[in-house]
Order: sequence, then C-alpha cells, then structure tokens
Amino acid sequence: MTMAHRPATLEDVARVAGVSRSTASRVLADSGFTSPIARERVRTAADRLGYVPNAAARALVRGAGVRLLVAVAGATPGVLDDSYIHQVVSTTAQVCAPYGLGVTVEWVPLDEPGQLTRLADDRGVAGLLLVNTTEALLDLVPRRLRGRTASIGIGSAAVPSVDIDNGGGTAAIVRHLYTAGRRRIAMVTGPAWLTCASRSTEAYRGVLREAGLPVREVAGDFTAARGRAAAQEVLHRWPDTDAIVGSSDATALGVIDQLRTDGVRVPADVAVTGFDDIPLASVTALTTASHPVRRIAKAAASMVLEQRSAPPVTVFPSSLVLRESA
Amino acid sequence: MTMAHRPATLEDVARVAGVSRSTASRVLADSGFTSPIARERVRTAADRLGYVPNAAARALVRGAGVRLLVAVAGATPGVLDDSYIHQVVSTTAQVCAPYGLGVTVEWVPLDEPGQLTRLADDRGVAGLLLVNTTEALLDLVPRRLRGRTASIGIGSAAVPSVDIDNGGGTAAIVRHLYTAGRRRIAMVTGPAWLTCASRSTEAYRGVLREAGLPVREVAGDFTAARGRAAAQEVLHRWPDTDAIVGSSDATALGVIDQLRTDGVRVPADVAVTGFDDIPLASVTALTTASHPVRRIAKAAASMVLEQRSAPPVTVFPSSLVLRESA
DNA sequence: CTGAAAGCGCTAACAT
DNA sequence: ATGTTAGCGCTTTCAG
Repeated sequence: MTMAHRPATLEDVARVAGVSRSTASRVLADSGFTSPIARERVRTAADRLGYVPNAAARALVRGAGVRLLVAVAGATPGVLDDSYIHQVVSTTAQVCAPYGLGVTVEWVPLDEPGQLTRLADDRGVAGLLLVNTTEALLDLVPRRLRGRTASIGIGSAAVPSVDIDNGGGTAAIVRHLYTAGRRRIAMVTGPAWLTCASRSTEAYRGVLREAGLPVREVAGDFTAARGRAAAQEVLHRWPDTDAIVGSSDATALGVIDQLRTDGVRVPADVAVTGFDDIPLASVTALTTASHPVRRIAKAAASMVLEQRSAPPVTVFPSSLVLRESA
Repeated sequence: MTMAHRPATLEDVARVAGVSRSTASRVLADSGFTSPIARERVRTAADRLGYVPNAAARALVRGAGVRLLVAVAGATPGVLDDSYIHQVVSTTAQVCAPYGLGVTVEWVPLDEPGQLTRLADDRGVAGLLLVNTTEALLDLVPRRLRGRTASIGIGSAAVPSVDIDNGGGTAAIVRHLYTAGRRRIAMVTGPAWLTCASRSTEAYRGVLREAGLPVREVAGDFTAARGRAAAQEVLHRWPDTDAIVGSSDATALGVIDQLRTDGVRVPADVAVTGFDDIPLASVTALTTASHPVRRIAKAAASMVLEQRSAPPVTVFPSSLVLRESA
C-alpha cells in the first residue's frame, strides 16, 4: 500500500535511483552528458514513482513561462467568440498539453495594438501565437518572445507564419464558377483589414479581369447575418447576378438562406460558394474550399514550442470542395 | 532612458516603495495586515513599474499549479474534435486569462477512467474541469483537487456541477410536437453512457407515455452522419413517422438532409427538431432548444477558480427555439 | 504592522 | 560523467 500519495519530486527520483539531483535532472531533461547506467536507473525510478516534473519550478528557474498566449486581433472582444478561434485555441491546447504548457487567449483591439505589449510582458507567457495578424502586431512582438512566436496569417522576418493559400483557393472557386457557365459573379468580401481576406478579394478580381468580366463587390464580415443583407444588396444592385462568392461559409449560408427566402433558386438561378468547409457545409451541401484548420493550428503551435528554426512561412493549400450549391 | 526592459520583480517594487518584499507581497496578494501608507506606496510603485506577478513563482511556492485541466471523457480522442468542446475550452481559457492561468485539454478514455489520475497528479494542474462526466470519473478526482474541481454534467457531493435541464428541454420539444398535431414521434438518442443524453431520452419517453403514444427510439451519437443513417432506419421501421426528435443539432441536420434526399418533406411530412442551437441552426431554420454553452462554461470555470463554496449544482434552463423545421 | 529568513522544485554553472 | 552550490520570484512563518 502506498502512503498519502505525495507527488514525487526530482529529489525523490534521484534518491531512489541513487544519484544526485543534477544527474537525474540531466537524464530527465535530456541535457548534458549522462552514463547509460545512470540513465537507466533514473528512468526506472521516475517511472516507478510516477514522477511528473513540476512545470512551475522548471519555468521559474528557466525564466521560461508556463503558458502559450493566443493573441487574436479584432475590432471587438467578440472576435473571441468564433468557432474558428475556438478551434485554434482548442487545438493549440491539445498540442501544448504534453509540454505541460497551458493556453490563454486574449483579444487585442485592432486600434490599440499596443495592448499586445502589456499582455506579452507577463513572464508567465512562454510563447505567442498571433491570429488575424496585422503588420502593427508583428512589430510589437517583444524581444523576449523572439523565436517563441508564430503567426497564423502574415508573418515577418522575425515571426514565422503559417497561412492558407487564400488567393489560390478563391481563384479556384471563381474559375469553377466560370467553367460552370456563370458570367455575372458577385463577391461578398471579408473584413478589409484582414490580409488573408483581401488576398481573396484580389484573387476574385484577378480572375474576373482575366476573363473580362465586371467586378461586383459587397462588403461582408464573415457573418451569416451580414451574408443575408449582402445577398439583398447584390440582387438589388445587379439583379442579373448568377453567382455569389462568399468569403466564409457562414456568409454563404446566410446568402443562400436569404436567396431562398426571396424565392431565388440555388444553384439554378444563383450559384453560391463558401470558404472554409466548416462541418455543416457538408450537411448543407455547400460548395466551398476546405482548409485544414486543425493542421494549421498544430503547425503554428509546434513552431512556437519547438525552438527549431522554422521556415519563415508555411502555406497550406486551399482545396475546392464541389457540392450542390455551385 | 530606460534600460533593456527587464520585467520588474516584487523585489523591485519593494525597493521603489521603500518597504520589504514581504510587505509588498502582502499588499499585492491582499493577505495579512498592511498599513494604508504601505498599501498606497506599494500600489503606486507596482503601477509605475508595470509589475506583473510571476505566475510560475507564485504557483511554485504555493504548490498551486499553473493551469486548469479540462478533462473530457469519451470513447476516442476524437471527442476533443468537437465544436462544443472547442467552445468550452476556449471560453475557459478566456475566463482563466485574468488569473494568469493557462488551460489544457485532455481526453479521458471512457473505458479507462483511471487515466484521470495520471493527468491530475501533475502538480502543474491547478484545477480540474470535467466534461461529459461519468460517475467513475467523479470518484477519481484526487484529494488535492477537492474544491478545485467542477463538472459540466453530473456532479457529486464533492464536485459541484453545472448542468443543462436536458429533461425539461426535451420534454418541451416533444410537447411542442404533440401540440402541433404530431402523434408518431421518433427519437434519435445520444450516447447511452452520457447521463445528460439519457435524461433527454427519459423525458421523451415520459411525455409519450403521458400522451399514450408509442416510443420509437434509434440509437445516435450526436453526429450528423449517424443522424442520416438513423433517419433511414426510422422510416424503414416506422414508415408513418411524422416527427423525429434529434438529440443534437448535428443529428437533426443529418436527419433533415437524408429525409430531403429521400423526397420526404420537412416539416410537411416529418417535423424534425434539434438540440443545442448551434450557430447554423438559425441559418438552417432548425427548431431546437437553446443552451447557453458560454455561460455554462463560464460558470463552471468560475467554480474552480473561485474557491468559494459553490452551490452543488447549478442548472441552466433549456429554452425552446421555434423555427421552421417543426 | 513589518522585516528577516526559509524554502517551493528545478536547472545550470562550476568543480571535481 | 557526476556531485555541489546557487539561485529563479514569490509566499509565509516567525520574531520583532
């Protein structure tokens, strides 16, 4: 029978293994030289004692921090209330778990990027993951976190990034629409300040220009509600529109809903496409572009966790998913 | 000129304030006695220096841990890949941020609840949030985490819980169906091991019994894919079914999709209801029951953060949302 | 009410 | 290759 289960410390492991704390530390942290026998004995002891290193102590002595901060830029704190962000945070937490690192998420006001400094100055912050990154944010990454920061979206010389080929994805969608015979293609854009959204918009314009077609843009913000309104605006301004490119699935779903409410058939009268391939896109048979958010978040989180010199920018492909809405 | 911004320590604050570290600590942690003047001077100094306490050091000395563990029970690690879980994790992270606490999420195999012990034995774990809680899990909460644990779902004498009134919500849905004239009401249930799901099933049976109607149950698992298959099964076994109660929105959406594919009109031929009111339920005009997941997660997280004697169980209401599918 | 002193558990020089 | 020795920044007895 084991006694009142006081969690084992490194000291305990060392004693049981018959070595000094330092040696035990070296073995367990896999740093410095250690003899095979020492390694063996320490490992066994640690195992037997169910030793779990104390993250706080480790972080303290290394001055390293105990949590990864996911900093999300946006107009309002409401940006945190988004399924994409939820997924990024949650995935990051999964990736961090084995490292004994927790995750925190905070909003950084678009018009007050300096807030990032306040947040990142906390010594508890071990790493930084920027989301919806802007240039201003990139410049504000504190020196202490250099090499411990990654960005989802744009990056910089100092901050590696993982990104989606939004341009390519959007171009593929628009080309698909064109191939399917659509010639009066409108787009409900994403927020202008978001680089990735503007890349989509540019791709849309590019393809239309190539094809000699007119541009029909309405401003959106990724929400379904805005998609609804945008659908009406599009049909009001250009009644003969035969396709609407949504900048997000939510937008597209809003568009479709409004269209159907107004008696417009989708895709017969107007084809509609989304962007992201959220779970319900398949249920609603939405034609869209799929992005491996999980893999992206994983890649980004790994960049900040594994000090290794990461490639400056990793681009994940956007892949067209043909379903019924277009 | 300020020098290389070395983050201020308590020592610095104390020096500037002209007091000892102990006093500074007492003021900042708001523990023990301190004179108003001391308080004033320490506060000012801390402010001027932009002092942020080092969470790791604090946790180390208090033996308190630096992160909140969200432990999710489920059959496979895949449970973590769910938008509901994402939302809980993300919300928890938001609530924890001001406390300097990070969040970790881990899967606990349904058939190996003992894993919880391994996870919770980590001294880095400051608190525990159980999700999809089972009785077995409740019994395994380590003593160290007593008073620092909360559960979403069932609780126990030692573990406060926040829960949804699944029974009431489901009953309301079934009654609505009845009122609308439906008499051959089937249900696609949730996983049987989940207490909250079984409460829904029981409520469904209860209302039907009261009304003298026959029960028509098909096993589901909250997924849309299973919903699709279940829809076919229902119509195969009971072709005259005029309503299907889904145990989740995803299930319901799957059911609807399959039904329409098979040429069955919704709601004209068969009414369909969901459960949860996920964002897309409104877009797809799904009649469902709404649950404040955010508020629930917030309440649960607060319970573990604020040591205060929490009420043993907080029940959040489930409210019927009438839309077009039923 | 305040200060001095003793660690929390771990790592990283520095000596062997 | 291993042990010894200092702390990391903070809280908390214990004496004043």
